[in-house]
Amino acid sequence: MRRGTFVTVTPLPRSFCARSPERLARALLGQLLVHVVRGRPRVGRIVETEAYLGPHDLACHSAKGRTPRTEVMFGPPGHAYVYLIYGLHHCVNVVTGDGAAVLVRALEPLTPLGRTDGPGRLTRALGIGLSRNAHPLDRAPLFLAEGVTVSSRHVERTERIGVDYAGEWAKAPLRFVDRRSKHLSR
DNA sequence: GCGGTGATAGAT
DNA sequence: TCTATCACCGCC
Repeated sequence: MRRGTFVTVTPLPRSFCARSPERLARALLGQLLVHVVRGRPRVGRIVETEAYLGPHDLACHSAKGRTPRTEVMFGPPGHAYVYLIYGLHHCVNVVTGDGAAVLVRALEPLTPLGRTDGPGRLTRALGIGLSRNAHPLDRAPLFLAEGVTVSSRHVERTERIGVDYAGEWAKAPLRFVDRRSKHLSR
């Protein structure tokens, strides 16, 4: 929002995340992800997400059981689930509860960032690491903020990326993209 | 296409 | 302790 000469960001309340993972994945398109590093906000507009539905969804980490790693997904909505994948890249998710979460897969940079088209690239660009796991996403240094809702005519649903091991669940249309964006993964 | 990299979970 | 697995990326 523009107010005078300042551009302000309004953190979204955690209650924004208290809905089904599918609905949250859709609702997060157009919202902002902000990470404050050394007093400087790094901001991107969310353009690609994936819903992971819970223990019954074989592509979801919580399908392997409730463990120290997946514990945060069983906690209250609106917290970050961050993990290291392939020993190299971090991925950031928004918890909805009951073992479910939404993976943020791509951003459109609103401050100078490197490439943000891909879950590993965006965490690198924003500086998000394991230390942010379980962080509540309604306050600094890592939070969601109000952006502009994406019209349904610009939203496309596809299969999730990189979950071929999940059998029939690999085919579920749980990836959401803003198809106007030039910052989508792949 | 293929290799790098390390936390995790479950087996031994 | 060991080993298989992995929501990926960058270079060939």
